[in-house]
Amino acid sequence: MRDPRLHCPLTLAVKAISGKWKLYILSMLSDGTPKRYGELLKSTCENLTEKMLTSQLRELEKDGIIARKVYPEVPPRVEYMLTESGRKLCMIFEPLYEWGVDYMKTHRRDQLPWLEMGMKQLS
Amino acid sequence: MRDPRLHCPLTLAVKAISGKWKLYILSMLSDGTPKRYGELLKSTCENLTEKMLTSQLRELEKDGIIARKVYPEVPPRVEYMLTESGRKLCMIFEPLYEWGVDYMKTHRRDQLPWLEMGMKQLS
DNA sequence: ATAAGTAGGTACTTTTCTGTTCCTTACTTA
DNA sequence: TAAGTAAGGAACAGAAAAGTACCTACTTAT
Repeated sequence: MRDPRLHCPLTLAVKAISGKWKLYILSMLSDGTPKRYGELLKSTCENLTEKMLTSQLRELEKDGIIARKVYPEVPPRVEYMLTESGRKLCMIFEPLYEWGVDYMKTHRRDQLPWLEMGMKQLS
Repeated sequence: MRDPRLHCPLTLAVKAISGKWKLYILSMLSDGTPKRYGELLKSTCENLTEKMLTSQLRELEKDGIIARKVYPEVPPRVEYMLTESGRKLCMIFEPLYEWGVDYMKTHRRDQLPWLEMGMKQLS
């Protein structure tokens, strides 16, 4: 309520991408082509549940990072895509990703970067 | 355990700075001069408790973002400073901060950026 | 003798975040 | 007639993060 960090742009940026599935979602959308709900749900090998996908999408939408487009069809069709803010945010993933690669090299904990496919299309 | 995101450099980077007081700590240390425990504890207007400061410092240290230097004196003196990885990570705060400023302007929710003092010294 | 400063630790509770399971609507196809 | 599909919603359970309150050791100052 009286937390000044709510007014901090840096905190805002970090909070916008903090959420277990947000980086996954953003990496999926970062190639520019809109994605459907079911598409996002199925294209991960992990157990992303419907509830979690929905809640993460809602938060990203509320924060103005992604946009939701509903086609008045049956069966329903909904597409998600990055907003202008979202695109700008994804740009910063590149240096963060590079930091992570460097970090993993120097701390050599394990290999095999993931999310690489989506992220590579940022450059 | 079998979560591939543990191998994702981007996820690693975001997790490293996710923690309620980590950005505050890093912003304090980002000017390059080591800071003492009590100094970190007292220089925020908010209620950062001893327990939280300790746990956040421990995590940052475990992750190799900050280093801890104990002086064998009485009364005890402990200094915290950024590691090489930490300094590199803090560089990326600049574009993130800029994104936040831009975001706040376009979404005009409120003003008054915070943490500005520490962050400005990054550039 | 007592209190204060320094850098914490421990136990417990509360809050927030994630995950599980089942339900809905409206149309289409077998 | 029944099942399938797309995109969810709601209720509840469990895990993780954060907060509260109190405790430690050591030494110097009062």
